[in-house]
Amino acid sequence: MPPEAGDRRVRRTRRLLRDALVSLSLERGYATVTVEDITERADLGRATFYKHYTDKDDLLDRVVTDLLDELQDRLRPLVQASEVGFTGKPALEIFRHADDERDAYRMILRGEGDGRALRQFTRAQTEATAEVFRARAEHEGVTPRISVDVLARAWVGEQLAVLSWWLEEDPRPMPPEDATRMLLDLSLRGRYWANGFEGEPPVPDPA
Amino acid sequence: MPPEAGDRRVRRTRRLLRDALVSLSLERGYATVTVEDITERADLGRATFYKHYTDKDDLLDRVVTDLLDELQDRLRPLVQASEVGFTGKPALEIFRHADDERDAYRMILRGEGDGRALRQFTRAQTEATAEVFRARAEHEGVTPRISVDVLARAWVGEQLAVLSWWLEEDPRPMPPEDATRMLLDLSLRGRYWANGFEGEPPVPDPA
DNA sequence: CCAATAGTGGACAGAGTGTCTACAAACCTT
DNA sequence: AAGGTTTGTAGACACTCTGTCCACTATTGG
Repeated sequence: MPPEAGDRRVRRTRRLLRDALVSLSLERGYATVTVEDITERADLGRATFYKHYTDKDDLLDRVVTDLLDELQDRLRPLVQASEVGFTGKPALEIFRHADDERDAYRMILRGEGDGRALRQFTRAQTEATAEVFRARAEHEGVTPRISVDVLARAWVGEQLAVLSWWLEEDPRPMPPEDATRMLLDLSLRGRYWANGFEGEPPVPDPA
Repeated sequence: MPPEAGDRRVRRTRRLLRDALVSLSLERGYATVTVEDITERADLGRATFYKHYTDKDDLLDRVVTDLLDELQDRLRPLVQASEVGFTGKPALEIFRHADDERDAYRMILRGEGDGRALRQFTRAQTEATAEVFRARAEHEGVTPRISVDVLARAWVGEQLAVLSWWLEEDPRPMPPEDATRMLLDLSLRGRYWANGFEGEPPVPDPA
């Protein structure tokens, strides 16, 4: 019987435990953080932890799930519109969300928790992206030259690589708008252009 | 005083411990694997483990370091040549290496070990890639439109996303040559083209 | 062959886990 | 503002895993 979330104490306790896990994971690495470390930083009794979560992994899972829910809420209205063109609005919203929840994103993107959190995040974004690609292809009557699932994976991989660079750099190298613009130009037009070359890229045959 | 590697027993023991860690991590996740699990699967005494490695993390680190050394040896001759054009030969060699060391790559790319292994791998590849990009730009007299470090990060992120898809898919969806060709076309020409659109991509202003 | 080195099983203290209990404190309702 | 309900707390418990040490055996390379 996990405590009710309406209670002020419950909200406070969960927030404290969440923040303690995130900050400690960034400082020392998730694996070396003990439940007692978490409750000590949160200034709570160790027994309290177990009233809310079964273990450390459970807490991490809920941090990620909550973050993903929040992100989906912010993305929902934009995704509808972007099925028409390559607006970049969803990408920008991810950068803004990451800016608001910097430490949680850093913890996840670093792969803390044996990559479970990162896989959960990547899977959700990849599935949503593939859906957008599919809808756009049908709407515009074009046929993707590469499997939409692979396209989505590659795009999410590229996006998260740049996002993680942007979050770990200190100080923040540029506002989210600029980071997104850079990423989109690179991604849409390709590496050949971004490296400074012009004209048609070569057709590599690496065999 | 770690044992000498020339001894046949030492080689055998290390190989067994390495394989046990990799297979167990894939089955149950790195965090839940104990040193005793490892030695049991390797059919060795637990004390033997500590004669070779200080702890589980140490073993993981050495697995990654050895793999990276092996990869660098295979990449060295190709990288010189590819400073001239976008040949894709280094990318292909990575896919071939991953094909040979499938399980180790899967363990690393999943982020086992709180992402330490993956970060180590990513950092090495990103630095090497940035160097190639820089050399190519100078050799060809072009100026990259985007910071070479960001370019390298994005490219490695894209590459590892596709590689991880290719390794986790069962059965293997295509030979390494085809996977590399697909990845290179996508990466060099960009997402707009890969999604089936033609002509100039839009210039997104996501502000 | 044999000196040196690697592997073994068992014992050890210490740290962390997850559970439980009985009690104190804070909450929401009315 | 009182009161029944829920949450937070400290401490104790058995358990697992860690990392170290020892004396002993087995294998190796020279």
